[in-house]
Amino acid sequence: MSAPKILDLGSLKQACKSCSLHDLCLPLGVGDEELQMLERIINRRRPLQRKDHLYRPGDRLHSIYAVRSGTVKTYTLTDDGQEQITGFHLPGELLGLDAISDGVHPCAARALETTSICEIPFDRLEELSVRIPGLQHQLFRIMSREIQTDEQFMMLLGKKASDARLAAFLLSLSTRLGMRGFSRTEFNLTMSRNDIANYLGLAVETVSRLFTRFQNAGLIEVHRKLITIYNLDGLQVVAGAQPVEEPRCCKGQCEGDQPEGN
Amino acid sequence: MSAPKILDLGSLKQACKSCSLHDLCLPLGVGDEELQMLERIINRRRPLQRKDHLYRPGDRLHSIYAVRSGTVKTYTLTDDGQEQITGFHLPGELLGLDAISDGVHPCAARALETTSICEIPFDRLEELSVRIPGLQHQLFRIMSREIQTDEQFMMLLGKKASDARLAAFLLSLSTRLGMRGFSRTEFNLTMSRNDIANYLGLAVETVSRLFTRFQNAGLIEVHRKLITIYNLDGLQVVAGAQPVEEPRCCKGQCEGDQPEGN
DNA sequence: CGCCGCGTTGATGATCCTCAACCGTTGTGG
DNA sequence: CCACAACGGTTGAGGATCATCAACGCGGCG
Repeated sequence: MSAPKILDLGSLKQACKSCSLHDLCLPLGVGDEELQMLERIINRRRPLQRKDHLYRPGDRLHSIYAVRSGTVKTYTLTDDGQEQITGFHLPGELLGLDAISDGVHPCAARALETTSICEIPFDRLEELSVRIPGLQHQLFRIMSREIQTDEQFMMLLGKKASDARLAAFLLSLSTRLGMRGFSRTEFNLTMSRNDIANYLGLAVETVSRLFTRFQNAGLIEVHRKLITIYNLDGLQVVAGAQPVEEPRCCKGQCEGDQPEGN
Repeated sequence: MSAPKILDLGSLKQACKSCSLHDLCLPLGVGDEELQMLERIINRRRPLQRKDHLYRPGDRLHSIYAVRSGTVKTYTLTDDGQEQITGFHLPGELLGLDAISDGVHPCAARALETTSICEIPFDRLEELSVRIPGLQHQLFRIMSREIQTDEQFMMLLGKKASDARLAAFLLSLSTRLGMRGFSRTEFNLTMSRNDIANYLGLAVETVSRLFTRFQNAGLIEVHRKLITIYNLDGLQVVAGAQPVEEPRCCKGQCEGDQPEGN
């Protein structure tokens, strides 16, 4: 790679403590001096540009990664070469945990926008977590959390209708962004409609229609990539609903029955 | 519980080494004397009867569990009280890893048949894995594996049609049973059709129809709970197929167009 | 300026869910 | 021992949701 000296080393050594993902990344539950040990094994990488790969399926696991800023999507390729997105990763979230079992990345990871990343060599992380029980515990917790959210997502795909999926997706973004200080009600969709549809197991057209339906129902407003949420509770209702149950917010309301039309 | 002395303590102390799940459970990658340390913290529980709960959502995490024999299903309750099955756990597989992050079980676990279980107190397991790096590594691997299979399952629910889901489900059972010495081609479905449908995000009727379709196509034979797989490769093809693509094995073949009828 | 990618909208159709009836098995009580 | 009910599973008919195909609008970029 032999990157030109784009980053000055001073900023590279900036402490994890001051990192915006301070409370979501690993350090939680780790003491001060231990935090320093952790910092010493963490490398800052040159920022990824949009569409750059962080790793590809089949790459050997060297490190796990934490998103500092930007967005990364992870995806697998199906038997016939189609892409299936397995997750979008926002600042403060870890990537690559699924590679530990085989020592090889089963997914690809790709930046959706300019993205900066912390790299944590896994072998050194393992050594360290033997010496710092709090760190080990934290790693268990993080992996457990991922299993848990995956299970929730299985429920989404298995039981919920299209509108509930999209609503839940927006709420998930809202919550995760809100947790680290961004606005919960106004943010950019860094991924394409195609990516959203792929992730939620829907067709692009369906996602598009749902956005307009949500907008007509007054739940949100969409301007290209910019989402403004007007009614978080309303979205919750849509997200919670089971398929074909009680009438959903935007079933009777915006199915096209409104006299005032478009 | 003060269980009556149904089990003699001798058999309780039977070593993990001789356990049928020897290579799938924790011990892999752990030395002999370390295996003994592990055995000392593991408790054998009285067998669960069908429909007994191992834990319920909201229960505090005391232990994680390994299935020794039998089957356990884990499920969550949706907002409106419906059950969503998150997994079926066969001998040699671990349960409860999703509870580590919050210290509380987000799922319920329930026996589908008479089932014997090993109980591993989690706090002691954590202590031990600080002292036995190989154990820590193994735990990371097991959790990583679960994340990985969850991701695969997301793809199943998001991208695959009903027949591919069921085929993949049967293949998963076949592989997992085969890995520990059971027949890959003939086994009992310990779960009800309802459970299968729930798990795969389908209606019971659909599952039922698919079984007969698979059977008419000569892929399998079904007699109530007993499944016999005649054509593993054929199932692979069905499982790999994307929805609405090239004609699937049992689309033209058994859609009812066969002159010879049933 | 024109092309291209992305997103939106409309029409059509297939998959799969729902509702309903039926059948075989299991278990219970007379 | 049989009758009956309860349950799980199967099969059929109809319909809703959502995918597909197609066309169009819009913004960005060469």
